[in-house]
Amino acid sequence: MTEQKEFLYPLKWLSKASAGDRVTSELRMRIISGMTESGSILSENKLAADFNVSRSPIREALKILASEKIIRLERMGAVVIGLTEKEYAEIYDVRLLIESFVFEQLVSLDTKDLVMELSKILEMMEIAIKYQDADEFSYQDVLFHETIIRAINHSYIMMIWDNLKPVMESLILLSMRSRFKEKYEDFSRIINNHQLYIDAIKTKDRDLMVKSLHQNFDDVQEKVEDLWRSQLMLSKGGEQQND
Amino acid sequence: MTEQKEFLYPLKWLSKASAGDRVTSELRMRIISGMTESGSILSENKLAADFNVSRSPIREALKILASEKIIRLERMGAVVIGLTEKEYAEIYDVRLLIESFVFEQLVSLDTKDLVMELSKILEMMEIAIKYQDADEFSYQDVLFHETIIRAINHSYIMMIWDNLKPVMESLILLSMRSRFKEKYEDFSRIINNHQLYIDAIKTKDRDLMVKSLHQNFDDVQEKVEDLWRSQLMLSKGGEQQND
DNA sequence: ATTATAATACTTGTATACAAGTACACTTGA
DNA sequence: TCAAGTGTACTTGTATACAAGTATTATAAT
Repeated sequence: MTEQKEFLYPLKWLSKASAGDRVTSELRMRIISGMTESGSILSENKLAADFNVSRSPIREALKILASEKIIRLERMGAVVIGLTEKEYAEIYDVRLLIESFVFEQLVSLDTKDLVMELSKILEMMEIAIKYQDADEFSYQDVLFHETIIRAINHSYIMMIWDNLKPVMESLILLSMRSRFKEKYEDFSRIINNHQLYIDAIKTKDRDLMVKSLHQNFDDVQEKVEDLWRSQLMLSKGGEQQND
Repeated sequence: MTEQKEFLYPLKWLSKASAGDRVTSELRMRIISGMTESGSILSENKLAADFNVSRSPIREALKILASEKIIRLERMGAVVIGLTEKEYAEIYDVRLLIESFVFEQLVSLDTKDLVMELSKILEMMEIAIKYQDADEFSYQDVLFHETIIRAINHSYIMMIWDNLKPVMESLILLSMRSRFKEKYEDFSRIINNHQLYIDAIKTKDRDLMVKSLHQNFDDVQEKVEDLWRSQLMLSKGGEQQND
């Protein structure tokens, strides 16, 4: 009986969240990090016991995760799908698809306010780097992209983002946490890429946008394996592991 | 107290469905048809009473409809959004976005089996026309597009389709039902457009694909207003209305 | 040993109960 | 007349109970 006391998802982001939301976020992190292995079968009752809640919030969580395609609901139990290389490539596709679409729309809009907002977020990201706050950095990073997408006020593009965002958020969180430990020097490049993105929006330069978009995505998805292992090292702070 | 005895969603499609699914489908139809007006507020308890089920399936339905952006969950009650011209245009955008993407992928795949499958579906559609079965025609029409999308085996494009499909299905159902009554001659053109689409896939002709795609969408979205009114006329079979 | 049948331990979907929170109307006091 | 508080009737989220269905295992018969 391994008692689960540690949580991967930032607890402070869940202050006003329901039990259902908490379970959803935490379960998603465990699946995406690889802590909960692909192929394993989740039982509503077991999860309810693990998380010390009733089946209601668990059912809610499973429905959401199924719509995000990281689990698959079957007659008996939910099968964990997780993210393989194929899914990473697919997420890349969809991000490129929607952000390109958004950019095309932005070209015919006044982007002054947006650029201002993005600059603010970028400065927040720099502060987060300065204080080595990976979670805050991730939050601002996700917010950066969401702000761009939200700018075109398109509810069905937003629908796509709503489904993609939680997975992106988890990926970025895990990726950034390990980088703060291992590849701190990455961040100046990440900041620079985001600045390029802002410039592309400001000057409405399509080529620059596509270039910075690709670089942005690569920054998150370049190192996608062993996220759970690196997460483990992170939380144990280099302790020896006895098993 | 208007007792609700009539259902817009085809009951035979719900034979093995749960109460939650039934409520979801029927509520969606009522919203999209305009029978349940935009701006009105849905109460879980009222809906539970209306549909003679408990709150559990109602909650499930509201969550799904919110993810489809046709209602908005607030602190108290769910606000009906429905589909205005803006949303129609947005759905058009997203369909174009994903189906274009799918076509690009298909170009580098063997589409022989797919073309065969689509031809079969097209023949089914012709039979449905012959016997004036609007619901069966709609079913095959949705299946036609889903089959194309499914062919590239892309789980995150599928995720988008999963969210869009129910709304499309409702729109097509309502649109086709009124056409079978009013504009029967439309169907030869619709069949022709679908045949063009198949040809585009067979010959991998991008221009032809975009052309037939646009025509296909226009066929559904050209006449989008007063769906509920025409639905009413359909069900009353031309009776006089006293109220 | 193999197959058929029955018991079991699960599963899902639904109903219902309840706690905590929120909007709104209705007093009550000035 | 208006402001402040109070009560009522909602709301949501969660827990729990139960019916019906399904896989698995054990038991019995051949």
